[in-house]
Amino acid sequence: MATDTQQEVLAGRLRSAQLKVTAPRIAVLDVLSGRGHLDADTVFSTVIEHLPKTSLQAVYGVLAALVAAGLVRKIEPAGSPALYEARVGDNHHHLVCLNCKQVQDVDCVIGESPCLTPSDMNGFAVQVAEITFWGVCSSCQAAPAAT
Amino acid sequence: MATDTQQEVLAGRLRSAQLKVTAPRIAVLDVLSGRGHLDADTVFSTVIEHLPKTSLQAVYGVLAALVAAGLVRKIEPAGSPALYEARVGDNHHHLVCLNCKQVQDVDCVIGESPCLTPSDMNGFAVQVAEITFWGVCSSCQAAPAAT
DNA sequence: ACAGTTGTTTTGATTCATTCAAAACAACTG
DNA sequence: CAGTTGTTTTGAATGAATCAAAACAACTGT
Repeated sequence: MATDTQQEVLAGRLRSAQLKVTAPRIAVLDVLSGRGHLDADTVFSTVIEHLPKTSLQAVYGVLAALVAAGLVRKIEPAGSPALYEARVGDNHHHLVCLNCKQVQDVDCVIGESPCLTPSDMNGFAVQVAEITFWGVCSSCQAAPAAT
Repeated sequence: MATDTQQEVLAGRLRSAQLKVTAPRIAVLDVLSGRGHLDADTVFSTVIEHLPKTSLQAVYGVLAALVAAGLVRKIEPAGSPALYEARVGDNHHHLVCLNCKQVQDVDCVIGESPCLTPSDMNGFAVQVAEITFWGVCSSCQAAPAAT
């Protein structure tokens, strides 16, 4: 939960993005600023703890607005629901655990814009290179097997 | 549609993978060997042209078996249903059109195993690096806008 | 060639994440 | 403070994929 000051910071971010400042938007931004990579449902359950009247559809709407405004990034790892994160603007990549689906951030790997120049791109105007590393996280290496 | 000789080749591939040779499996392998990146539903509609009794669930089952056997690769670009391709074993990457969702293959970009070493991987045992390039394909650059 | 076993396919229903649409409502403008 | 625009609620619907049980077919050894 954010203090009033923190909420005003978040409100400011919304205003700079030309978005109306509403309680659900502050709440969603707040939740995402804290933790790492959350799906819509997790965001929803966290939001309703403090804002019980919020609907799941509102959360979807807010997330879509925040993503469109560039305040939130949406990633969709194969086999998981879409995940949202507040870290934006640095085009970092992701490490996904094949076992527990946990997601970790990784910074850009090779130089600044790695792998941004495929050898033959057939006239494609490439805009983003998205890199997902699949592996087994340290907890899952330690534990026998997961659910 | 494959000739009898081609079907025998596909059957051999199934046998080498310890999979029973069945008509739906041959048909699915055949469809995927021809075209590029197809979703389950497209595979299904193509298969039933020659094998009308095949069910969609059978196609899902066959695709899962082929993927598990390593004969087919499954990719799940954000915003599209899962796509399947017969090109396996070379860990190539994909170029996805933001507009028409068309997918093209791209060969590995930097050396043989590009981007396989994130700077800080926090104990993660990385197994695959999956790279997806997002951009606009040449047809969509030419045309005004798509559906 | 044939019966048995194992694994596949069919049939039918269900789940999950997400989206759509209309009405009620709230934030910002002047 | 009233008006306009955009947001949220409410309720329903969609698409992709999965589950489960029964019917069936492919390979094994004889």
